Amino acid sequence: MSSIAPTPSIASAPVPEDFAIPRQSLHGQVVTRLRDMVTEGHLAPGQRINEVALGQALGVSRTPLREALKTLAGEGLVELVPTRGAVVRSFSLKDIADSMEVLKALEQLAGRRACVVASDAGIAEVLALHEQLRERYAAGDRLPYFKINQAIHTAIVTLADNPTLLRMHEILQAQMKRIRFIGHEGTEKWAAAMAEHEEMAAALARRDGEALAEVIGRHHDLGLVRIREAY
Amino acid sequence: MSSIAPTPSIASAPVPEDFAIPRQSLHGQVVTRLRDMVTEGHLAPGQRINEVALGQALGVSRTPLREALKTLAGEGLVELVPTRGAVVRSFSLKDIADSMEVLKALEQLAGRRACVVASDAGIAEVLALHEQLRERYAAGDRLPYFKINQAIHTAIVTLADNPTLLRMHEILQAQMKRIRFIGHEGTEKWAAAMAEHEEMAAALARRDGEALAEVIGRHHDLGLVRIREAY
DNA sequence: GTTTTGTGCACTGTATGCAGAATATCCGCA
DNA sequence: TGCGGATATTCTGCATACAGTGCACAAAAC
Repeated sequence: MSSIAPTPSIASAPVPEDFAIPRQSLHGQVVTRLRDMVTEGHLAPGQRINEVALGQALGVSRTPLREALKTLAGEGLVELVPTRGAVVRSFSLKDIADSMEVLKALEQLAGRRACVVASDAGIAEVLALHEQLRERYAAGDRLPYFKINQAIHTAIVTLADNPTLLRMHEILQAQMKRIRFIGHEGTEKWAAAMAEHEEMAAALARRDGEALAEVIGRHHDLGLVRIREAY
Repeated sequence: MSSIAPTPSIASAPVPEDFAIPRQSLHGQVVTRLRDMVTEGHLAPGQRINEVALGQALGVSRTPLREALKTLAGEGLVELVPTRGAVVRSFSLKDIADSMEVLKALEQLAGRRACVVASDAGIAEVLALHEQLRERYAAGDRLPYFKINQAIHTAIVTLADNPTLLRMHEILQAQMKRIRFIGHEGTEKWAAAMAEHEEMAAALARRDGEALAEVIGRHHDLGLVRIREAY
């Protein structure tokens, strides 16, 4: 939502890079760390979170940890049970389907908007990412493919130049990330997914919003099917 | 997301009403209270929040207050500036347009889904609300109209039976509520808005998802125009 | 043997204390 | 009178302390 403080360059000459030393609050660091721990499965769904223990593990007192848990609860990664603390959220199949449906709608909106408002340079960046994706696919590197895949989807949403949309997309993608980590292995549907990405890249390149939205929709529908199988 | 604990009736005879005394955590109470204070304008946009002062005003120590602020930041109602605390978020016209665009997409999705999955009883409830809306409109009661209006939109999203969708809608609606509180007064467009609600009710009654989505889209577009004028 | 009641422990929720950063104040000086 | 810098104050961020709740285990009663 809010970018880093604008840092009005003291010297008149514009600063080439952002040299601000990243003084992120402890709270913020804990949030990102915990989010990773959840999405990467280091915290099992349904597991109760012991604040003292986890705090010690992170080398942090309970206060910033608790604040971080409130943030994660807002993102739907943990649930807050009164007088019983935080529990890692476990997603039912319906939860997943529901989130996917929203994710799909948001990305379709993003795709349409991106085709209208994106700069040529911005589109070029996404196409460059797509090129990397193709290479990873050819090489059969699943994990890098997975990461670039996510990056492309995020990049498209970023092109839409709508911070609210981006934020909601981030939240949902974080929820789904945990699931896809399970569901993305060994399936012949990989080829189909890659083909859809080709279509997406082509549609974006010619700024065909409707076509892009259509492919994105199909892509997510397939993704859901794949998850259903893995469940 | 999670409902109240089911309270398995201790006595074998089913308890007629829910007698559970509402022991919401202080944190939760502060969240709702603060949210109201923001949306009702008791906290001005851009205003820095003094934790001790606000804590005293609410009769609460800093700890639960700070936790509540983290939650509200996640909902985009306040912004957290490192080492400077929380400031009430101020929305630019673009922010509003962006959020409205997402809100529109979400409600259109909800409308389509509602026409498929909603029960007849659920639809009847929305139509009953619509009846109240019509009465308030006829009587010229703007504030009640405004509240029922919001309730109807929420109800339609609820019909879609998608908690994720509902949650995101809630967040965006809370953001917009603050704005509409300003923008909803004295305009001849009221009649047009009411007419659109008539269309919405009709489309929902006959479960015509596409028509419903179309009207909802128009409705929000008009809403944005109205806000633009008031700005 | 089963159910109930009591007690202890573990953990969350809230308040308070302390250190460091940011801002405001004041004084000297041009 | 205006400006710059040192100092004082205020406020956030984090840690810790305390109180209350829920749960588990055990003992007792039926």
